[in-house]
Amino acid sequence: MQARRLAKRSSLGSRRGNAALQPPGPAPAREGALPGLPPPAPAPAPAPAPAPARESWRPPLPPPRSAGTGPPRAAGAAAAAASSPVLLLLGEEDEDEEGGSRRRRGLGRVQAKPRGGAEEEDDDEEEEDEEVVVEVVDGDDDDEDGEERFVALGPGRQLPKGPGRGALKVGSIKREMAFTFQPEDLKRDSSKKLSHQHLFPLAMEEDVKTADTKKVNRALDHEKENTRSICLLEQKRKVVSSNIDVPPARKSSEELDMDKVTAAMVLTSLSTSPLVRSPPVRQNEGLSGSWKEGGGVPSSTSSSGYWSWSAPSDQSNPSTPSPPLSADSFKPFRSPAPPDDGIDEAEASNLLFDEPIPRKRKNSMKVMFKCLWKNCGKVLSTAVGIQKHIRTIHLGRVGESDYSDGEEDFYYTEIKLNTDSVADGLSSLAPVSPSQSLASPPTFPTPDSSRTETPCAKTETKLMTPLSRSAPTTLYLVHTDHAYQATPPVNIPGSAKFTPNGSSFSISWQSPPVTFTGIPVSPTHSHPVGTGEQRQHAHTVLSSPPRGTVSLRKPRGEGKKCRKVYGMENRDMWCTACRWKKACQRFID
DNA sequence: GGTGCCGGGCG
DNA sequence: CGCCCGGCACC
Repeated sequence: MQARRLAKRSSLGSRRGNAALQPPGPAPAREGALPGLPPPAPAPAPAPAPAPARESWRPPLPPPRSAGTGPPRAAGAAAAAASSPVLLLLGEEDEDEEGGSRRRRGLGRVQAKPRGGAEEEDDDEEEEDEEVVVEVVDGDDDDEDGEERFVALGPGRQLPKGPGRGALKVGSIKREMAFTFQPEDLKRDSSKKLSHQHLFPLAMEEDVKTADTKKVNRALDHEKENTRSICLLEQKRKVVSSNIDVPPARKSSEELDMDKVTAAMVLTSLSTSPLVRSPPVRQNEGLSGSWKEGGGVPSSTSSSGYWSWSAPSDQSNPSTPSPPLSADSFKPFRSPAPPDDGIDEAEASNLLFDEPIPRKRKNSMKVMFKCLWKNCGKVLSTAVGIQKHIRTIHLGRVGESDYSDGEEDFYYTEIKLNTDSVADGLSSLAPVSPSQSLASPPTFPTPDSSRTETPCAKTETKLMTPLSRSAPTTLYLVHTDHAYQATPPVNIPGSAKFTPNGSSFSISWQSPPVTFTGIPVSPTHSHPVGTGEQRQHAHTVLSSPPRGTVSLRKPRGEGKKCRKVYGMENRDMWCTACRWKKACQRFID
């Protein structure tokens, strides 16, 4: 008991001190940070939120970095984060907790031991993920370069970063990225193994993984998938046709998938060299027939993501991939402009080729995952990352990197940011991206509804300086009066449970709303979920009166409760409310 | 008896 | 305000 309590306290404890503003986070490290001393030892435990980054929060606003001389490490990180808007969001989180500590670890690891190839552990993946983000955003090259140059620094990776990045501007960076990026990767990868995969950075890997996990889900929800993919396609099309700039590094799972595909294609093209382009076109043409027929489609759609890898082979071998999955996915895409399609597609592919990998798509949306844990506002770019974060830091599951029962899903939500807008936001908070502004009215009528959620998140992100980020999600999501714990309404407990890697879920339906205001949303139902809660709410209200004027007592949830789910042994894993014998906040009924 | 949660107490 | 628990209502 006591031990537990103590532990708990220690983990939560910082609260007391910081409670007031408390951005977030896994307290322990923070506490250490506050006094100016990093915690003596990160401790074997899960806890460690890398203090350094955290510090960045303390100062209300780190000056937008002066490229100048290298700031002290921590400051460096902070500065870096602050420097570019995008960075702020991404970098922050990345660097903040996981990014910071983990990354370092990761690096160390890398150096120390040769890495396994494509098959990496979650850990690695995450690291990579995060790295990816950073890289993409700010032109990690500097980073890495710095790393390499300053080998001695090791953990201090940040150092070089700060200044270097600062100098760069987002726009330019991205472009540069294209160039620098590759070599870098190669460098890095060379140590491990050289492969295309690595050419398409981490994102790919990650994606693949996620994809894998998703696969399972997908199998179950083809239909959803299809619709989704359609949306995607449309989106994609939009982008392509309008010649808009690159989408953000992190997108919805769907988009990611797209990227995957693209990446695959790119790979092929790369390996094949210059002629590359022709094949895809042909393929399209040749396949078009089959598509029209509605038969198997070598789609680069989200669903295809898994077998996307087979795509290359397809190109060389006309044989069509047969997966029944997203057969129609492409249809919508093509139907609008049949004749142009071939070209269109080809172009698209070309565009995609360049964009996705080298410089992640910068344009529009970036999908972030926000930790909803009470005081933790952490935002990560990857579902995996966030999950891991939650798992390790909040749920206290260490080492079981792979083991996820889906619980993490409850603790994070997905938010979409418009990279550009974010950037704008920093420089001048005012302007919001045109399309988005419509979608996101300042009023949050229904805090919980999934649909609203995304826009809200977005708006918030935009409006609020990254510094305030801790709040946003929590603001409306947690919303519950006492909010013993931040409980993301996002996921349906039930469904989430079933999803090994729940990430994909929330994403899928959230994203659509953002992008297309008009479209109802992807098939993956937001309804049961988002509305569900509200309805229930109403429900309860309605039902309660008849029930009895007696007590306002909650109807007593039927759903699983932490106790049931985790059992007494794992009381630590209970939601706080449960621990306190309050109404369970995790499995709301 | 087990469980979910309210009300209230302690620091 | 965070944390905890007595105790009640429900199952």
